[in-house]
Amino acid sequence: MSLDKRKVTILKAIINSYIDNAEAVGSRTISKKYELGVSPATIRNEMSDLEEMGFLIQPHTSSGRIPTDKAYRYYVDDLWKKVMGSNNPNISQLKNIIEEKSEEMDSVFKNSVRILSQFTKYTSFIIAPQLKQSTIKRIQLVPITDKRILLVLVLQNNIVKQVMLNLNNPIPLDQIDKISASLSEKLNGYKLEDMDSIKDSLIQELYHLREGSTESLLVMLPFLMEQISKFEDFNVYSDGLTNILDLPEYNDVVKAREFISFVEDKNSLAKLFQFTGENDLNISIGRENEYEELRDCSLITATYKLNGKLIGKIGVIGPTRMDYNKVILTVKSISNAMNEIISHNFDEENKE
Amino acid sequence: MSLDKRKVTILKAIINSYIDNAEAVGSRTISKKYELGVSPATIRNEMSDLEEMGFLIQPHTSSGRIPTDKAYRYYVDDLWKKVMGSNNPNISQLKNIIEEKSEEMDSVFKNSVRILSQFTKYTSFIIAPQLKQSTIKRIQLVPITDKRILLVLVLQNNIVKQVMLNLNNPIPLDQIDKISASLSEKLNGYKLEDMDSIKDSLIQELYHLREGSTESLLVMLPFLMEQISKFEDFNVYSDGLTNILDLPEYNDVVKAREFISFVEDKNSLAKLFQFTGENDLNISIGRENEYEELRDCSLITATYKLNGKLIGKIGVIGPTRMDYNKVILTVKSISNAMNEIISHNFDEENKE
DNA sequence: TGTTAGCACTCTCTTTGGTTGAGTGCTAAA
DNA sequence: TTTAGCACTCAACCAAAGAGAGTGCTAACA
Repeated sequence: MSLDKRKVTILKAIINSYIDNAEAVGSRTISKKYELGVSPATIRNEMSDLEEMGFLIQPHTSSGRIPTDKAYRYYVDDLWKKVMGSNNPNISQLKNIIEEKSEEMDSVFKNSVRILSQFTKYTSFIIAPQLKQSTIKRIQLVPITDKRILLVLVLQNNIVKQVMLNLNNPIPLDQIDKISASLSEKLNGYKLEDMDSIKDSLIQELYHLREGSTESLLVMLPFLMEQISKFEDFNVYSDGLTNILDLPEYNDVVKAREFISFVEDKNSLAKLFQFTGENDLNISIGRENEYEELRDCSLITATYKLNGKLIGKIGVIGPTRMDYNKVILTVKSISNAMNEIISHNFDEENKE
Repeated sequence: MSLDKRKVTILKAIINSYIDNAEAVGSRTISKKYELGVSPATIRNEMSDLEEMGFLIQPHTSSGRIPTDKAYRYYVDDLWKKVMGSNNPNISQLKNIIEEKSEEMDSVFKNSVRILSQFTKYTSFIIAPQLKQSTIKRIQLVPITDKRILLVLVLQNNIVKQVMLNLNNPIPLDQIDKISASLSEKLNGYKLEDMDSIKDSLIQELYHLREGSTESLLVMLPFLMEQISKFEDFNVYSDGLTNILDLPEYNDVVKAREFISFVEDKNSLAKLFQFTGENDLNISIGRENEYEELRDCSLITATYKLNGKLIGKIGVIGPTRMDYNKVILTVKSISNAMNEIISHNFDEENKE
C-alpha cells in the first residue's frame, strides 16, 4: 500500500486537527473542516489504510483516530525541508529582545529561554556552556573589605565569571593590583579544569620566589583555585515549567506533577540534552526519547556555537501533539539569534 | 456562650485533624482519635456551639465541620505565645546550609527561600532589599575588552553589584585604574537613587576640569550612571511554586494554575509583601489577605534586617489549612539565621 | 473501479436513580 | 450534664439506560 497524495493530505489534516484540539479525529470532521471533495466514507477507508500502515491508532473501536509517533515523524520530516529552506524574518527583532539587558552571557541564556517558552507556550531549556575547557585570559581582584575579595575571571572568549573570596586573614589592600597582575600572568592560558593539577606546583614555585607580595599571594591562591575548580560543570536554565498545566493532556494533577518533577531536576535535563543530536536542529518524538518519562513528549533542540565550536543546546519539551511548525521555527530563530549575539559579543576573533 | 476549656480542646483537635487530612471532621473521629473521655454526642453539642460562635462551618448539613479563618486565627494567636517564647534549636544548622556557597548577598536570599520551601513544603518568597537607598562606597572597573567594561559597585554595607558596560568607543586600558579611582572619589557617599539628579552637574564639573583621564571618564559616565539608575527597585525570589500540586485543595488543575499564575507574577508578590506588617513575624489568614486570589491561603512573613534597619521580608504562602506550628517555627528560624548571616557578613559596623 | 449512502454495531460519556455511609440534630433517659 | 437512640440529610459510589460520535461493511452508483 502506498502513501499517495490523498492519504498524505488526510494524514496531515488529521495531525493538524489533533494538534489543535487534542481530540481523536473522525472522518466527518475531516470531510467538513478540510474541503477534500470526498465523502466521510471515502475518508474512512483511507483512514483504515493509514491505520494499517502505522500512522494512526484508535483509542477504542468506535472512536476517531489519533496520530502515532510515526505520523508525527513523517509530518516533521516533511516540515523540515520547508523550514530549513525558509529564512525566518524576525531574527533581528528577536535579537533585540534577547539582547535587552543582556550584557552578560548568562542573561543571554536566561532571556533566550524565557522568550522561547513565551513564544511556544511549552517548557523550554538551555544548557549553558561547559566552562572547564575555557582558558583564563585575565584575573582581577576587587577588594570589598580587607577579607572579602571579589575575583573577576575573564576567559578567552570574553565570558566573565565572578566569585567572592572570604579570606580568614586580612590582606593588604595596596597590594591587590600587584597580586591581580601576578595571578593574571601565572594563570593565563590555563584551562579552568587544570586548576587542580597545577595547584601544587604553582604554590611550590611561588614559595621559592619570595618577592614583595608573594606572601599574600600564597594566602589567596589555594582559596582561589579551589573556588575556580568548584565551578559547576554545566548549568541548566529552564522556563515555562508550568505551561503544561494549560494542556488537556495534563489536566490530571498527578501527571502534571510527574512531568514537572522530572523537568525540575537539572541533572536529568542535562542528561537528556546529552542524548540529543548535535545537528543545528534535532527532533525526537515520543518513544524516540531515551527517557521513559518523556514517552508522550517531543523534544526539539538546537545547538549554539561560539567560534564554530558547539558550546551548548537550547530546546523545547512539549506533548507529541505539538505545534511543530511554530516550535521548530521559533527554536531555530532563537538559536540563530543567540549565535549572532554570542559571536558578536564574545568571540575574540570576530571583532569589528 | 464562652469558650471554655473543653471547647478549646475540641476546637484544637478539629483544627489539627483538618490540617492533617484536609477532610471535614466529625464528632466520632474526634472522640476516637483524641481521648477526651466524652461521647460523640457531647462533642456534637460542643461543635454546634463552636459553629454558632463562628469557629466552624459545615460544608453541607450532614457533613463534618471545617475550621473557619476565625478558628485559625484563634489557633495561631494561641500558638504564637508558645513559639515566641521558645528558642529554636537548629539555627546554627540552618546557618550552615544557607551559608553554603553563599559568598554573595543574592545567594543568601536564594538559599534561604529554597530551604524555606523545602522544609515547609509550601511556596516561599523573599523580597530582596531596595538598594536605591544604599550609598556607594567604591567603584571598580574591570576591563574585559577595550569596549566591554565590568563595573563593580561596592555599597556601604558591603553589598556588591555588577553591571557590564558596553561602550561604543574603545577606552585606553591603562587609564582604567585612574578612572576607577576618580569615579570612586566622585560618587562616594551618594545614594543609588541620586544618580539621575547629580548626573548633569557632575558631567559639567568634569567638563571644566580637564585632567589627563577626564576624556574617557566623560565618555563612560553617562553610560555608567544610566546603568546604575536602571537597577531594579526590588527583587523577588520564589521557590516551591509547584509544591501546591501535592495538596488536595489544588488537585483541580485550573485552581492550581490560577494560584501559580498569581504567585509567578513578581509584581503582585511585591505588592503582597507591602501589605504585610513589619513585625518580626506576621500572619494573615484567609480573608485577612488583601488579595482576592489568596482568600483560601495564609501568608506567614518575617522581616530581616541589616544594621537594625528593615531591609526585606521572607515568607510562605500555603492553604489556610496550613501546618502553622511548623511553618511559623521555620520562617522564624530562617529569618533569624539570615539576620545573623547578614549582619556578620555585610554590616560595616559589626566586624570582628 | 473508485466513491458513496445506508445501516448495524461499538464504545465512551452523560444522566438517572438507588444505595451506602458518615455525620448531624433532637429527644428522652441516665 | 451527659449520653444512647433514632430519624434525617447529603455526598459519594455504582449500575443501568440513553445519547452521540464514530466505525466497518455492504450494496448501489457514476
